[in-house]
Amino acid sequence: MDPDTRSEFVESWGSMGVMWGINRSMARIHALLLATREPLGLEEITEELGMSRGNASMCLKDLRHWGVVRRVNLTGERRDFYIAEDDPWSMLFRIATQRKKREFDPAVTALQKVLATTGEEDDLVRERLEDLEEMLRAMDRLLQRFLANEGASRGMLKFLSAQVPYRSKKGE
Amino acid sequence: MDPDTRSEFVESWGSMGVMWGINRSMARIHALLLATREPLGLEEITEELGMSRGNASMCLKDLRHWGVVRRVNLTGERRDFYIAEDDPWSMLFRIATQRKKREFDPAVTALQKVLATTGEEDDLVRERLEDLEEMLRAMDRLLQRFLANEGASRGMLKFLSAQVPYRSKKGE
DNA sequence: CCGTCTATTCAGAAAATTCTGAACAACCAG
DNA sequence: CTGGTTGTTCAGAATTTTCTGAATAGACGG
Repeated sequence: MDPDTRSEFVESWGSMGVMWGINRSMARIHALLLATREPLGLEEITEELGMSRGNASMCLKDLRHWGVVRRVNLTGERRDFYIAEDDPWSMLFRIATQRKKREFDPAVTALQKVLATTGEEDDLVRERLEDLEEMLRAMDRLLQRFLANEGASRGMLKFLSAQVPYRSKKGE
Repeated sequence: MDPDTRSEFVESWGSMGVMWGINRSMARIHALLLATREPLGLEEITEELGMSRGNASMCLKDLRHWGVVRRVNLTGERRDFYIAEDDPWSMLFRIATQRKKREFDPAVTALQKVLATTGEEDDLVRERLEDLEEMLRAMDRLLQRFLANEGASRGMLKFLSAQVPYRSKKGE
């Protein structure tokens, strides 16, 4: 892959990272590893992306924690090297699972707690909050099912995507 | 609803807002409107939440743009008043639709562009990127279907949530 | 033990995001 | 037109997030 194309990919993946709740530096490192066959050391990464050793080190720690990057030892090399996990599906599941636990579940719990301590005096407001809770509960169940069985979910997604030829993304 | 409970809800909804890509002030205003039967004016909102008129005005503008808050005119009142849309499902669809368009679609396009300009020289990397693109395309189709027919999707979510009694959120 | 090489940490710097409040605009009544 | 009321905007302040680089720690060979 030529350097310009690679760096274009690195930057666009960096922007998308935000959508996954991953910051720009982390996503750029991830992209670089995805686009590189050989394991890379800290040195190569900082040089290629123009970031500090400290930042790269912390990002790699987080990326490993998310389970999307792996540290490998090269024989004859004292340094650590890193490669991207190459199954994007498993990456998606890991990230979705962790974000659900960290962000979604606590919010549902908070809403349920509020409902538990809310009286019956205001029907309109109570109904609104109950509808909200019902929706979050539905999403929760969907996520649970989806995340509980990676193989099945993967198949379902592939099936859906295969059904109709891919068209431009105007379907809103 | 008593003031403490309400403010607890306002704050927890504020935290959750981040997950939807909505900032804290916006989510707090939204929560306050959700938890209030009567339409509120700018004045009441700024006073209750302790924020500036300017910020509240901008947040309300954005909330209306997201389609989750509506401006109403009260007879005999010169000021503008605001109420929350009370269908959370439609709120979910509006937000999901807009975020897909704003964040997801451009990233997919960028990846496709990179693939289009990438040669065949590196099989491993090319295959990684193709897998990634396949996954994003699958998600794209799923989102298109889900967002294309609000009624059907709503029914599906409700069905899933009704199937099994709700248990604690430990299913990871 | 020392010197070298590398990874990690974290206080403070830099950057990005969010918020404020004063200025302005729009409207209305008198 | 004037004075009063309310909504909006936006430059800069405040806050939050991210990044840097120097300090530190660990590991290894000699």
